[in-house]
Amino acid sequence: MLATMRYSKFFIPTLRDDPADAEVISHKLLLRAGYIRRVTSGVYDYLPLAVRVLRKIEAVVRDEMNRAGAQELQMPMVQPGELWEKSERMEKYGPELLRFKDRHGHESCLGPTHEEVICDLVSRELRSYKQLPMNLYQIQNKFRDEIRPRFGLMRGREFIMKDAYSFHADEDCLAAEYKNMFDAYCRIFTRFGLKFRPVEADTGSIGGSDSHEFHVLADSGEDLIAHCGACEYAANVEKAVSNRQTVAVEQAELKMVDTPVVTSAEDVAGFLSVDIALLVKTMVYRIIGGEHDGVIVAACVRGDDQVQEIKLAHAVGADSVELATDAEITEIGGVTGFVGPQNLLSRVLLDHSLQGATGLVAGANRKDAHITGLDTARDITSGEFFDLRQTRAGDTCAKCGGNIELSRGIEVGQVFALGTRYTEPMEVLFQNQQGQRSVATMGCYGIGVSRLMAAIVEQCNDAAGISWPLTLAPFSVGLISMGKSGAVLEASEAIYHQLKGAGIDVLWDDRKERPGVKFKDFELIGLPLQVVVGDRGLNDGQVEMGWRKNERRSVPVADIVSVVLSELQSSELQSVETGN
RNA sequence: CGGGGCGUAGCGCAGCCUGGUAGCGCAUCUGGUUUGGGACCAGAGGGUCGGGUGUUCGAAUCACCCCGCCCCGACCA
Repeated sequence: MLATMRYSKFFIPTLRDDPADAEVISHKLLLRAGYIRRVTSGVYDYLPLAVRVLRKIEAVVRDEMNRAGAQELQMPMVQPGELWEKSERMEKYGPELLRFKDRHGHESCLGPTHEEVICDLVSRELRSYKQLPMNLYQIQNKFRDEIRPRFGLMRGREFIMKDAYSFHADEDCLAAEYKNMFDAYCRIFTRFGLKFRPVEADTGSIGGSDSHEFHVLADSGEDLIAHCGACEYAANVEKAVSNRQTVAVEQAELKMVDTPVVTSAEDVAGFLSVDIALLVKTMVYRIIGGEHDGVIVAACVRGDDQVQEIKLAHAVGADSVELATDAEITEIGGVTGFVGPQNLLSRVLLDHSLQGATGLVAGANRKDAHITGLDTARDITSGEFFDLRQTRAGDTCAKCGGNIELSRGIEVGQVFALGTRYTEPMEVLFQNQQGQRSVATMGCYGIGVSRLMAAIVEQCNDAAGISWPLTLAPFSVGLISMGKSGAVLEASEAIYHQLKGAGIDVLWDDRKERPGVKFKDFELIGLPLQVVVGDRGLNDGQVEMGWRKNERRSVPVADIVSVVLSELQSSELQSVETGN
């Protein structure tokens, strides 16, 4: 029974070399240290060490969710297609939704998220406003058939998620719960000792009105977040708004100039020796989804800006946008490489930064030609202005005028105020205080538990391996028997049982390995505290204790349990105080 | 979906160009010597060379097809 906490019997398949197919640190270390193994693209086995960490992460999440008043339930992973038809997401969710038919030919899918199922459940049981609000959550495997799974646990197809769903009688109540969940998330990530940041976010395919993402700051993050150096403003670049300084140029005559072969904004600016910010970059897109599905539109930003496609999609009421083909560009009167906003046969959307701008350079919609002296107010009569550009470092904050900086982040949580996006089609109705039928409002709140494990490794590692925060380490203490004399093994076993008896998670390395091997392995798998039992000290009744990669000190055998306990406790206290 | 790379023992790799007995390091097993920071000696086991078809007397090696994996991109007109 206890044999399982002996290293010699515990399943920890460590690797000396980094597996060749791992790129990011968390992926390499989780593989090397024996936490995960790949089953197929984006799908992993969680080995015993990983399960211990996941259980600890989940325990903190549960603790805070329960404390915030949510109740745990468990929904199925296999969901009936008809629920997705009802919410109108069967088509909308796209190929990420893995669909299949059961033996009776019923359309089914693997749950990528559970709005449909929870709404179906609640709609059957909800009758009165007196039952509201309620917040239900689960911790469960999700499946999303990602275009390109990568970076190990960071973007898997199957992953572990905590997802919570709240239902309310009115908007104010939803707003209060949104805040409640927001605060709970801050407490959760603080307890993990993470450098994180909540940011305003786009609502994406989930939909709804208001949303924040929680990002763990890490260079390997897939998301770009913009934040103000002076105030609290922070947002995903998919949504971030900011101001930019524009160059003032006098009004000029419209002129066509030859620009043979030069097409990119950089090249044109160089060729004509003008500031790249005076270029108008005109991108042609095809609308995907929504009322205007398939329609071609042009989007203009300044030459040194980029079109933020999610903003563009919102501006035209689309699900997404895709770059148009050359043929489609020709269709609207454009010439690939020389597209400009004038005389196009499509809608022309311009970024706010172009409003009232003069002296601009744009494509002439003729091969090898651009126009100069463009004045958006004067020359583009049918232009519509939107926020279309992607925020850049050095922009000024729209709220306070401070300096905007960009950072990379790993999205580990997101909260949404959904309103009635799902409750309306799914008919989540109740009788209100006035006796009338009313549609419930809804919020949903997710945490990527398995991604969180990887994100923590991204922040907590060094050349030797993983250095777990004490609260999440698979074992708090690594007990190393040094040398194989009977006395060492006996003393180790006794200490092992005493530590266990004191409620401490301890892994006893009873292997017949040389000391270096044991130290390296413990540093790789990331156990925070080491206790070393060796002949050298044992003769004087001493063992050693020290934090990972730090100096060890001698402790009398008789005191080791109490010293370890106080050491662990003071470390926990410290981490609460410093939030680290 | 497009581009690039890769697939040979559990892990990391060589061999392929120029066809001819499948190799190295680590790991594993046995024995011995070691034992305070990834030991040493001796021996051993482990391979459908991703799969299929073809060319050839003969294919890990050449050709074609398929599969899988990784990276980049999905973008600046």
